[in-house]
Amino acid sequence: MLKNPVAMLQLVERLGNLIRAEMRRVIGQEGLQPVHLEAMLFLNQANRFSNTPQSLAEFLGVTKGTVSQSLLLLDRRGLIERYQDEVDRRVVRLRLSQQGEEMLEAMQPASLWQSATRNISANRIRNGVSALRETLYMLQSYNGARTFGVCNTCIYCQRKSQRTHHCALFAERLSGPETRLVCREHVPKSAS
Amino acid sequence: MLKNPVAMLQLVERLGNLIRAEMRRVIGQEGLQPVHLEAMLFLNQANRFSNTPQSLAEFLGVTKGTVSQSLLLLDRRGLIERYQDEVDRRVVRLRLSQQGEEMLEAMQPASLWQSATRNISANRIRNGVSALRETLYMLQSYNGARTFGVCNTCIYCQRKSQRTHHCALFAERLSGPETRLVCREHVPKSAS
DNA sequence: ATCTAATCGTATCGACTCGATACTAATTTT
DNA sequence: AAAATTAGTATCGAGTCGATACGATTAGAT
Repeated sequence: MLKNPVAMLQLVERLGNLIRAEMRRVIGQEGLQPVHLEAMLFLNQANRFSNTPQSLAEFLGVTKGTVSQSLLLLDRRGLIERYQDEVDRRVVRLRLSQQGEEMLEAMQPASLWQSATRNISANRIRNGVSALRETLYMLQSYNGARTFGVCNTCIYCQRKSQRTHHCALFAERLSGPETRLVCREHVPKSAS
Repeated sequence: MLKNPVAMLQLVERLGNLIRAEMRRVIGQEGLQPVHLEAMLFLNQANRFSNTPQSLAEFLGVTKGTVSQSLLLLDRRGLIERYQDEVDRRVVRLRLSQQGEEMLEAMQPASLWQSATRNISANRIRNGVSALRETLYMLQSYNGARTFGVCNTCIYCQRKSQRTHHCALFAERLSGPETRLVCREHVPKSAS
């Protein structure tokens, strides 16, 4: 019985296309492309170890040269800010500008999706999420691609006390809010 | 609790990006783009009411002008064939060429996905598929977009006898294999 | 300590997507 | 018969994207 996995693939493909078309519709009015919205959504969630062009390129699955062009455009529009890293002066750090944050806030890119899923039972969705998540992790590990998971679901994230956490990989303290951001070095707890 | 739907959206987005990146990797060696593979996959499944440029444009969520360009390229490479409709001479019919079919066969674009889902329980996948399908139908109806479902899941598809079916919309006979193809006029039985 | 290798980012080129607009040809409506 | 609609194509400009080449900075090796 390998019919259902193929059905799932086709559904994800089709949904991905629709989301992309919807993105194009929403963000096209600003003269941007879907990839720009995806970049901004990433920067809105990336932690301080992951807010670089290289990291964004890996997330989007494109080359660093390509991402460099997209960042140039976002910079010209004043939607992001670029600044040099203090210790390693090769790396450029990225963040959304005030204007970029406001645009993202005003756009509500998930609103259509929220409506579409309103009448589906919570249990059905939970099951779907778990199947999708498992597939994603497997796909990524086959690929050698990064997980880009939330910090507090990572094997390196250690709780020190009520409020303080510690990253065993970077050997640095983490604040509570920081542990809810996305990290490029993330390794899921369930996987090896 | 509207956290899970957002999680599902992000998973679908990310999986969609990975599939797209994988497509680019696989088909880039032929000098093609992801959209070309998607077009070929569609043509491989579209029934005789749905194998036109207009229909493909609606499926892909792009304009007919855009799709016209992609078809030009696929034609130049000898991967598809275009021929005029007999009765309405404005419409162009599309089909994969021999060479196009062989390429699609050789490429096995779903193989990585098959591996990734191998160890997920059938039940989990079935639940995921149903949640995704429901979301897809809702999204499409909000959009006014077409469903592009398989013929035999459509309200217009009537079983006449053991082997013959009938489409109540086009008022034509359907062969058994035809009822397993994708149709642009599809209306899911469950929806209104 | 210096010399080499690896890494991070940018710039440029060519093929292609994509929406917008304008156009032709065939069909439907009036 | 004329007007409106529909299917498809052509062209233009902005942008993606991979490939390649390049400069700057850091890490590694001897």
